[in-house]
Amino acid sequence: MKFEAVTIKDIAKALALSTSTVSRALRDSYEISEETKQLVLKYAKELNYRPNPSALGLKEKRTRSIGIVVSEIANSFFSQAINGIESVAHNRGYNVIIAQTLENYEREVANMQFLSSRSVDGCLISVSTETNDFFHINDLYRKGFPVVCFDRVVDSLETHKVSIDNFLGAYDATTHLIKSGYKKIAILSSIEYLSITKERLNGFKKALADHNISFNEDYLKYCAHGGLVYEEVEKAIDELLKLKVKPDAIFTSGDKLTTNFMRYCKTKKIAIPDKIAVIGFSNLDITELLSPSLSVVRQPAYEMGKIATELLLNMIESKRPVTDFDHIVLPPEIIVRDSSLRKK
Amino acid sequence: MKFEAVTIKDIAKALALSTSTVSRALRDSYEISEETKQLVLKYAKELNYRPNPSALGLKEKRTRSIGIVVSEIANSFFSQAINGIESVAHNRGYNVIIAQTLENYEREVANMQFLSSRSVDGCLISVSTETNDFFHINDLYRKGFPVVCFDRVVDSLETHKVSIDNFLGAYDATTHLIKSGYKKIAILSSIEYLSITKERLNGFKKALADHNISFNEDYLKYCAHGGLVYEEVEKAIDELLKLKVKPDAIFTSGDKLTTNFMRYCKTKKIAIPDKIAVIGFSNLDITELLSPSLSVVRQPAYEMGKIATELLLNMIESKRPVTDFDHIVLPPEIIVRDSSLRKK
DNA sequence: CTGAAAGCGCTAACAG
DNA sequence: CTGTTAGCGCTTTCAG
Repeated sequence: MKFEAVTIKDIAKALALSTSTVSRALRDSYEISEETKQLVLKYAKELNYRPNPSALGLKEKRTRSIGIVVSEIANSFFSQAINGIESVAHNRGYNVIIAQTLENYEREVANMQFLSSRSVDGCLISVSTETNDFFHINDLYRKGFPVVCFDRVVDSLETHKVSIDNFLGAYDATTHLIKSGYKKIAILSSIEYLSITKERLNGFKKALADHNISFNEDYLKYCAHGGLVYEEVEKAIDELLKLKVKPDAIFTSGDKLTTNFMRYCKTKKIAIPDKIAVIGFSNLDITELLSPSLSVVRQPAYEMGKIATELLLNMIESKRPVTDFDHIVLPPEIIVRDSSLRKK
Repeated sequence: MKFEAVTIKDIAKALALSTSTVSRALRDSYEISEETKQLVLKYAKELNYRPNPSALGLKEKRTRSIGIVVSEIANSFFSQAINGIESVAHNRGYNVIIAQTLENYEREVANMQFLSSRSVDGCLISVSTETNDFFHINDLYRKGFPVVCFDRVVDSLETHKVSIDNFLGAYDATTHLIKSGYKKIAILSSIEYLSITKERLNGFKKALADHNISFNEDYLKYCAHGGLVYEEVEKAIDELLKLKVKPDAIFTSGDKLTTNFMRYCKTKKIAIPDKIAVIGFSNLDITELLSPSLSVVRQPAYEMGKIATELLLNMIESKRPVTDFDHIVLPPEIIVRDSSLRKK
């Protein structure tokens, strides 16, 4: 099928003007008479003229679009963040292209390659769990391709970053469990080398230490795919519950880890919080409707998306190379519900 | 910031060839010697050359990207559908641009305008609840812009459509409630003129009729924003529960209607299914974890996305105008859980 | 105030 | 087998 849209040429021909005059009239240039301007503007509006983005992109060496690389949009945290990103981007005249990695390293590299090769003017990224080599990002970035990290931040990258205080979120969540009377607290983590995994683990450990509870290595479980795959969560919890001294509470340090933990308990009929209490990271907006209602650490996802986009667009539109980088750290929110009730 | 990517010209200069030779070598043209081809290919790979999409788009009058217009990606049905769409699109070398309407008519029109003005080669759309004038779609479509409808299908549009059997889904869900012993069954609907609203309402009515239950107009409530706004659901249920003869069960005919109904009952401490039983449309993958576990009508979202994309790409790539249109209707899946348990 | 012409990166006649 | 050239739609000097 072919779809012929209106071009400047069409307008020029119809109005017996040159294309350059039309172009100038459309961008309200001072060199064009008011009369001609009105004529062109009116006609363009009638035909519903829109400049061809490909032509503009070719000419201006920019596409006025930005890319987002996330693990999966079906994750509530990311879909909320994307809403924030879109709101800012559209306000500033940018289009948004979303790419998913599904936690797969090769897909992430391919997506970045594709996006950077002039499809977009810059990129927001939350790296996949599989990613522990950041060459594909660093390399592009060094060559001048603007990148802003959010959520899962890459330490080795010198650019703007937006994240939450993962240490604090984990610290507060763990402290809450301790204050509710739990002492044998396990932690279910995403993959080991991810920055947020480490930060959350450190917050967890610090909370234990501050309350004179020693950290038990057996109570720490990693999931390579960040809980995206149910089986990895199942295996981890199975192991925890086979221990001689079983944990009486757990802190799940990621969205999918949390929901899959809930699924596990439902399937195996494990009572929460009687058998095991839980608080975990989650941005689902129906956690209060779960059985039992779920205590969560919630991230300001929409806000993060907005801020990250502001930073990215500023970088893209900056005349000179940016050398001063922000690392914005937002506070998480702890919402206590039934799943981490005071121990009887 | 500027990001200079490799062009054909760079390769040509470095290898002392003409740009056309390089171009041909890259596309493996038969007119180029094996030797030159290898040389070019090797060098291009080294520099990680990628053709400039803007230039290609300008030249070929196609962008190799497609648009998706949905109400919101944070809706599990849509994020699953988008996954299906992306899987097919990427396989066939297309990029995907997502636009959200947030159930707003103006945003839908603006999005379609933007996408059609040469940003994308075609578009998948599930119309917003506010949309009851389809001129913006019909007009573009008549001008040769390929559009495929999915989920919320536009009857007046002569093109490919992919939906589920909404009548059947509602019929089966309602029948299930009846067979569980409920007789005073209400229905919570999205906005009135939406095709899926009508189909689901018809299925609902037919199920009642087939079991000799008369349809009670008081038991039918519409929500203008499809349940996106909690307050509209709250108002509707408030009214239902103020009736002299209160319903003992309800069929919620949309994703957000279902979850917001659950939220209502949780907030007002209304026991499900004792006080009121419920089955509703939902594609959330944690409905089994809700309290009580939720009976749902589930749509094959991923599948729908895939099929719709196949149809769209076929249309885009078709040499001659497409005149024969498919309306693919997929079966919904009914999953019975505790929220619609047999009445005691 | 307006027009002609060049060029962004790429492909495809058309020439050699 | 390879190079030259024109043109996709647009902006922007440079000339009038």
